[in-house]
Amino acid sequence: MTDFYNKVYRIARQIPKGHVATYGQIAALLSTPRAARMVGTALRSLPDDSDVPWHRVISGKGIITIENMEHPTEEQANLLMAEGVIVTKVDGEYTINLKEYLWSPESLEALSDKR
DNA sequence: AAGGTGACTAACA
DNA sequence: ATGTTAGCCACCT
Repeated sequence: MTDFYNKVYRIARQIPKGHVATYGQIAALLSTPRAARMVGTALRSLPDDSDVPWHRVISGKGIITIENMEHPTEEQANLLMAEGVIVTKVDGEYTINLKEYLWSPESLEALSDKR
């Protein structure tokens, strides 16, 4: 478990229920704005029993862009809707209204708080 | 150690 | 506005 992964998980846990964050956003919070791909990679190797809400992390356009066949996009969409997030299926892709549900990292101070 | 890969984005054509 | 190409950074082979 690398330190980078650990940071990603810590931030992902900050996402409140009913909101979502984009990969680029999280990458920016990690001081590596271009490492959006790594964020996805980190979430990919995330164990199932983890408390990290990986389903609240989506692409920058509000589309669930998952490639892991162990966790299909429909499952993620289902989890989000269970939290009150409206997920619209458009052309086989699950889309989320970012203007409504995008999480604003206004509580960055929480990151400094190491648990 | 070097090169390839990817749950991404932004820039071009 | 859609389709492709090219950066990007850390991980994997």
